[in-house]
Amino acid sequence: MDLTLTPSTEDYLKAIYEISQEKRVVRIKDLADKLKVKMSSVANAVKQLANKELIVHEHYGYIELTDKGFEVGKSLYERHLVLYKFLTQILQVEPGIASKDACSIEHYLHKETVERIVKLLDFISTAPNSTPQWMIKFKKFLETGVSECRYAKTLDRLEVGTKAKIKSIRLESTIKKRLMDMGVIKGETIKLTKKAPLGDPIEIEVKGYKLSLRKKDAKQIEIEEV
Amino acid sequence: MDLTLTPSTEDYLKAIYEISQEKRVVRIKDLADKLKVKMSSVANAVKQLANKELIVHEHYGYIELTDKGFEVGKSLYERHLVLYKFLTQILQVEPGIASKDACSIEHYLHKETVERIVKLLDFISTAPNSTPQWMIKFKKFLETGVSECRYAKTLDRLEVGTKAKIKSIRLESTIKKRLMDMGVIKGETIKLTKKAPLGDPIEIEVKGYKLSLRKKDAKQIEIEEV
DNA sequence: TGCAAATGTTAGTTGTATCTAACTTTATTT
DNA sequence: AAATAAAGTTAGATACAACTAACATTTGCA
Repeated sequence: MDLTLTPSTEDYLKAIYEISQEKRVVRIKDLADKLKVKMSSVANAVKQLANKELIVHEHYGYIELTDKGFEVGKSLYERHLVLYKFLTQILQVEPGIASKDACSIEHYLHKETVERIVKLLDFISTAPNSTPQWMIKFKKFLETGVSECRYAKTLDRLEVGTKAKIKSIRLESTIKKRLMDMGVIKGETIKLTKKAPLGDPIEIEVKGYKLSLRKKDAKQIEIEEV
Repeated sequence: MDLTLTPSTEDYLKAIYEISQEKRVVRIKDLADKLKVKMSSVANAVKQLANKELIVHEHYGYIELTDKGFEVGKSLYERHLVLYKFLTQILQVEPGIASKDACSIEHYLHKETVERIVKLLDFISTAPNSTPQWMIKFKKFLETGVSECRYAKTLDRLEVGTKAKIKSIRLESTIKKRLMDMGVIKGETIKLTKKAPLGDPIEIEVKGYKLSLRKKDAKQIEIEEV
């Protein structure tokens, strides 16, 4: 019996588990409302889950979890909770967004990754003082610390004699090909060797070669100082 | 012009950006290899991106990013990097898994969530001592701290006179309905008031009512001490 | 230069998950 | 008890993103 579930069927099973914990019975309509889909879509999914023997569903009747279904549904629900807690408690994401994000990503994360998150949550809750110092600092940092969206520095603004690493190149293909043949590639380290009076052209050194560039082209090369 | 991209087309655009930074030209074959799909699938996606004017592609020719395409592609790539760094540097996930997980979840996270992650990374890199104390502790915790997968405690093992919160219920529907009508629902607080000699039956109090339960049924009710 | 290999295109198929619309069964109301 | 409303089912349509297979073009080598 193949118990593999698609993201969509996982959603249905998780929802069945949740409703079964809140209401006396689970109906197609409840699922349609909860998942914001039409009843016919639910009917389809329910058939699949029944084929996998995770639920039992009789015509025009209620939906019930089998033992296996209960177990799987519960673990799906718990995985969701872990992600939700992580997003809200650690990353300080708003509940509404956290809930949506948890829903979308829960299907895709490896078991190992979720394990790490569980451990991080554990680590924080078992810290000597309930909220660890760093988290308090992080919260403050969130309020004040503008995550500097620094200007991307471009090659034309590099100073003569200094080195930098290439971060990205945005040039018309003929020029780009020529440069790439000389070794001007993402990650490569280059040195600005000379600048003409008005900064045009400039001369750079890469892999021992020296080559000359127009300022307008140099402007299209993003760098990162080293 | 609708610039909305599906997860799949986002992948293609990101890959085009990446290849354009590594190779002199971008071809259908390169994309097929990188994304592990057939060339015909790439052809399809390329047509869509061209329709949105994010790339230019001439018959049997190379693929080139437009200005807009470069910008979007680059930001997709950077988002991926942020997630990858987060997974490896903070959660200590293995590179291989981190890379796959980043690929899968990057399409689904809200801008705000990614922003938080950027800030957390920033916060850590700007900490006075390069690796903050708590991260060192967390790494140790990962090695030793067994994230106790404690036995789920069930109602039958609660002590007389103590209270607990209901965490989950797994019972045949007729009994479950009866209990739920009395207020035995997930999240509700209950008190164990009496236990017969061999622990069967037990009596609990919920919302003022007292009710009696078989041990075998109580065993199916998971609780959480309060 | 010419032919084979590599690369690219197109048309049509499959699988998944949604939908609409018509219909059936069950529940509720008068 | 009949009429109406609510819930559930089924068949067929649509959209997406992959696929296969047959065909077209370009490249590279003998």
